[in-house]
Formats: sequence, structure tokens, C-alpha cells
Amino acid sequence: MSALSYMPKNTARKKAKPGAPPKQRGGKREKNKERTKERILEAALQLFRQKGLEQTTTKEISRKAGIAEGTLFNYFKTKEDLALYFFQKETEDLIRWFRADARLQKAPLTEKLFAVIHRQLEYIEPYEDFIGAVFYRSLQPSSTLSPLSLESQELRLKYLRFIRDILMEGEKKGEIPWVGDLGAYAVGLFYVGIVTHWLHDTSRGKQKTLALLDRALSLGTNILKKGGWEW
Amino acid sequence: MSALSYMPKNTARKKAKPGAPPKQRGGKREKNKERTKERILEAALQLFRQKGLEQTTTKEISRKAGIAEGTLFNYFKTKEDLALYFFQKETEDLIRWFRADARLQKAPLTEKLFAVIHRQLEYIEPYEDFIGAVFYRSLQPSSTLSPLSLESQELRLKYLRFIRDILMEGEKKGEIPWVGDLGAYAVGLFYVGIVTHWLHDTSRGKQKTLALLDRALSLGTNILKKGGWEW
DNA sequence: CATAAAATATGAGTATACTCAACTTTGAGG
DNA sequence: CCTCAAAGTTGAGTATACTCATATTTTATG
Repeated sequence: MSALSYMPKNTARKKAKPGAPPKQRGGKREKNKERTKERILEAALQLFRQKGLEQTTTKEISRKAGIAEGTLFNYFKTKEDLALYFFQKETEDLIRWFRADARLQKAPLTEKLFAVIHRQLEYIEPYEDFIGAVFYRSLQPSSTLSPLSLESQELRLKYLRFIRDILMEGEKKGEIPWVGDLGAYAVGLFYVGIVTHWLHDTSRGKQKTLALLDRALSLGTNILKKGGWEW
Repeated sequence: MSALSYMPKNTARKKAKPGAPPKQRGGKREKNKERTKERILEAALQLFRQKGLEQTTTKEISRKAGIAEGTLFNYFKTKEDLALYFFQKETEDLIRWFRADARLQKAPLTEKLFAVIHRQLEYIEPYEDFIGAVFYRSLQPSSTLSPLSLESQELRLKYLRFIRDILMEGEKKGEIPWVGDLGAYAVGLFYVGIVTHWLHDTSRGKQKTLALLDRALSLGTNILKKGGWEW
């Protein structure tokens, strides 16, 4: 072997796409990443439901997902972020589900809102044990301390825009007067209240919360019809 | 020295009050405890305001308070508990302050509620940086995971009872129809909304939130006067 | 005052969320 | 197939909230 074989080859090789990311479809890399993310989410969900958020360690999640502990943090900035992911996914599913239901599109506003909130409660039911720890944090405004806040803000905005759209349909059909963005904000706030009630509700099948939900929505739309919003 | 001096004296000494705690007034022990608690709170408040909740370590707080790190946990179960303490104290102060103001006792309901909420906002202003992190947690329902929840529930109940009393005065004077416990709950929920708005409000002196507070309270009482609550 | 029990303080130790420098895998270009 | 840069993985290391066995202080009692 000559010394030459150790010399660096001066074949000024092009960097593989230096600026924009390659983003090729169906590559092994992308497929693996997706599978790993799925495995983390599955492991986390199972453990959160089993032992709650605080009692589940990131070490456990990683072991169950078959990865190193450090890898988990390549996928989710924090453990809280991981928990919040379920909400993000649910919000997206919720919007898709609502838009796909033709009958619901024509239903009265009250029914629409009831259906939306009811579906959300149904979804969070299995997570009851760790939901309290995560739900309220998703409301926190952005702060330099929490790298999560931006994302949870985005989630909140997506939800508010969705509600805004539903209300606007009601406005157009003359079911309620113009309530603007504040209307969506009020519904969001109402949802917080319902979840709080739901978390405390020990009645069979959370019947009390469902009853409250029904009555409060009727009350709200009735008030709006009477023009209570003009102030 | 004889071996006898090592023998246990068999003078069957009475245990100093075995059952009930001594609870003596003005003792050195009680005085020291109070002073230490004050020193911890002072140090914590200063640091929280300076660097926020997350960035402040318990080691720092202890050092500033002139105690060992372990001692801090003899006074407050968790760091969160320490932060929550400010709210507890404020709620107690708030109730005292309201009851001491004779003019306010006779004012219309809207003014009472505005005064109460406005004072709360004023109080939390200096804590803005860490309030978001603590405020929403104080809403979480009890859970075996969080040893804090019981206390924060108690705090919430104290506040709700206070609001309930104010509303009851309005009911008696015929300012609003009977709203019951749910009325207090609604005001509490409204307060959550106002604080959320306040946290996001970048207008000078939080003017927008104050305007919203004023208008929303008028709207609310007007609706109630019209009998909107009957459902 | 002397003593013991109870209350409180202490800080080294533990558990765990998260970081980071070193290692491995992938895929484009030759 | 070979090379190499970029992407991704790894687990030992770090920071820090909280625990607990031991030491110290206070108080009640003879």
C-alpha cells in the first residue's frame, strides 16, 4: 500500500443538496422515523393511561418503545410536549370528523356545538387520569420559560378558528346575531368550564356534565336570540 | 466515675404531653418558625419576580433565605406549593379587604364584582412572569398524583364561597334573580377568562382587559335582570 | 440545672427530565 | 461498490426537585 492511498482525494465533491432539505418520499429514513414516532406515542399512551403522567418516566417510555432515552427527546422536546401531542392530534381529528358529517352541517347551531363538545369529552375519557395535568397547561400563554407554549398556542388558535367558523354559519343562517371572534373565545372558555365540571363529575357516565352541557347551550343561544349580546 | 453513672435513671419520667400538641403562645419555637417562613416567602417572591418560576431553583431560595435546602421542604411540600401560597394569602387578604370597605358593601352588584376582580388583577400584576405557570394549576381537580390539589381545591372553595355571598346580597336586594351556587361558579369561570385575557393583553396598563371586564359585567347583570337565567 | 422527648434543621443522597459529544446509518454522487 | 456529509441514535453526564437518616434546638419536668 502506497502512502498515496492516504492522501485526501481532491475530487471536490458536491454536497448533497446543501440548501433545501431532500425530503424524498418513501425513503428508508422517513419511514423509520414515522415508525419510531408511532412506537413512542403508543408506548407513552399506554403508560400514561396505566399510571398517569407524573408516575411515568421517560426511561420507561423509551424502554417500552425500544429506543434510547435520548432518542425520545429528538422526537419531543419535553415529556409535556409528548402528552400535549394527543390533544393536537385530537383537534385535527375533530375538525375532520365534523366536516365529514353531512347531516351535522345542516343541524341547528346548538346541536352542532353539543356534538362537538360531546365528542371531545368522549375522546378524553380514557385519559381522565392524566388529562388534568395537561389540559390546563395547554391554556398557558406563551412565555420564554416554556418552549411548549408556542405550540400549544397554535393548537388553541386552530380550535378557536374552527369554532369561529361554526358560529359564523349560525350568524349567516340568522340563528344568532353577530358575535365575532369574542364568540369563539366565549365558547372556548365555556369548554374549559365543562371540562372542569367533567373532571369533578362522579355521576354514572358523567350524566350530570352532559345535562349541564345541554342546558347551558340552550341558555346561551336563547340569550343570543333575545339580543343579549348587544352591549 | 462509677459504672452506675451510665445506668439509666429509672425515674419513669412523664412524656411531655403525649397526646395533644403543646401549642404554647409566644414560645421561641413558634416565633422562629414564623420568621423562617417569612424569610422563605420573601426570598422566593423576590426570585420568582426576578427570574420566573422555572428558572428559580430551590437551592437558590434556600440560600437567600439562609436555611438548608431540606428545611424549605419542611415548610412547603413542593416548589409549586410555595408559589401557590401567594394566591392563598391573596384570597384571604381580598376577603378581608372587601369586608372592611363599608362603601363597597352598599354599592351595586356590578361595582362590587368589578372592584373585586380589579383588585385581584392589580395584585397579580407584579407576578405576571410566573403567574401563568401557577394560576392554571390552581384549577386542577384533586388527584392522587398531586399532593397539592387538596389545598388548591380548598383555596378555590374559599373563593367560590366568597363570591356566592356577594351574589346572595344581590339576590336579596333584587338586583338579580336567584342564581345559586352555579352563579358563583360562573363568576369564577369568568375570572379565569379575564385572567387569560389579561395575560395576553399588551395594551398600556392592560386597558383592554379592564374595558372588557367592565362591559362583560354590565352584559352579565343585564341578561340576568331580563330573566335569562331561567332554563 | 439536668435530662429526655419532641420538634426542627441539615445536607448528602436519590430519582429523573433533559443535554451533548461521540457513534452509526443512510443515501447521493462518483 | 466506495466515499462522505448529513441525519439520526446513543447512553453517560448534568441539573435539580425532593427524601431521609442524623444532628441540633427547644421545651417540659424532676
